[in-house]
Amino acid sequence: MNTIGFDAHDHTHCIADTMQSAEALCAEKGLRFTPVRRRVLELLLAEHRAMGAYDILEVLSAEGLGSQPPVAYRALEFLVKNGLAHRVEGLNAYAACAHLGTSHAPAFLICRSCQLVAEVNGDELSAALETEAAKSGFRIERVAVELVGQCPSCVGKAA
Amino acid sequence: MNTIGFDAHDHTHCIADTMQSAEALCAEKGLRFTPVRRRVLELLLAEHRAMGAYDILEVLSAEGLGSQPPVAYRALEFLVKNGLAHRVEGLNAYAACAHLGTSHAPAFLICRSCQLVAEVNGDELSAALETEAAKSGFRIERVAVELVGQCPSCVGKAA
DNA sequence: GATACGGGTGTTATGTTGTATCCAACGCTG
DNA sequence: CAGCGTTGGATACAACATAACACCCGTATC
Repeated sequence: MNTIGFDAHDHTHCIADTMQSAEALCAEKGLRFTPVRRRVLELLLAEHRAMGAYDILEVLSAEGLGSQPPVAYRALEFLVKNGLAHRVEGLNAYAACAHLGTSHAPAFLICRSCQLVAEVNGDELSAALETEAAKSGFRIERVAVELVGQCPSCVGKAA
Repeated sequence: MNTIGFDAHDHTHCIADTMQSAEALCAEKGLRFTPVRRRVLELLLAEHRAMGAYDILEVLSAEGLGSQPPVAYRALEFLVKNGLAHRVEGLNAYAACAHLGTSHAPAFLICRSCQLVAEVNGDELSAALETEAAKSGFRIERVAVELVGQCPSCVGKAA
């Protein structure tokens, strides 16, 4: 497991780079990276945390990009389906993908204090699970690993 | 990982035994195993699948045990808090615990065809995650591992 | 250029899941 | 039996999600 996400980093680049990758990825797959979809991904990238559909909708609405729930949900569905974002089950919320393009089984470290969400590589983990599950005849299609706790910075601050 | 839950078994005993263990466990801890709580656990045990709070409420209501959401949620909260049941995040639903009494980090195999939920032991897995997370300074408090796919029986039936 | 098709979006309405709050009933303990 | 803590009942509401249908716009086709 390869933990990134809790370190300081150049966030402006982080957003710009990912947006560019997303752009390329959509072009390559013939997907339509429309304004709403683009904006939603930007929003998710801007925070390194999970946002609820209605948080996103609020921003979209303020920017005149749509005011009803389906607008947000459709954009999120598109992003998730195409690997640009993930749904965090435990929060009923969504986070931008941190490993664009690479096929991956993400695992999430979720800070309950600051809501920061770090995506770590869960490939090995998933492979192990896959092997085990296969023994019982279960066919895995989707893996969700979500760890709730406190991030390094919040461990320091609070008791 | 120790996979149980997809095998045929004597379901009547399975329910009775677990109820008895639950009874003992509550007595030991000085918890009040009230009619509503008892009935909800029975319901969860009767199915080896996850039930939504409102599914449960429907039954409770029909049986005169309460008709409003808080009734179901309070009982579920009690069961979850005391390790008698688990919440399945990916389904917004609840399942009876299959390893009563043992401290454990459960992992769930969820069949998307028949909604069967098998609880497997995820202790090793969680220990590994714990170790890894500790390296990055993240302090894990709760682990959710949920695998969606098809159970052996449904793999056979459907394409 | 007219026409049909398909994906994306706007909008209304509704469904599902989960909480806050306040008060009544119960059971224990002093 | 008075006081207190836990449980349960009821109302109201908040948060999350989808169904269904109309419309627009670009592309393909004739």
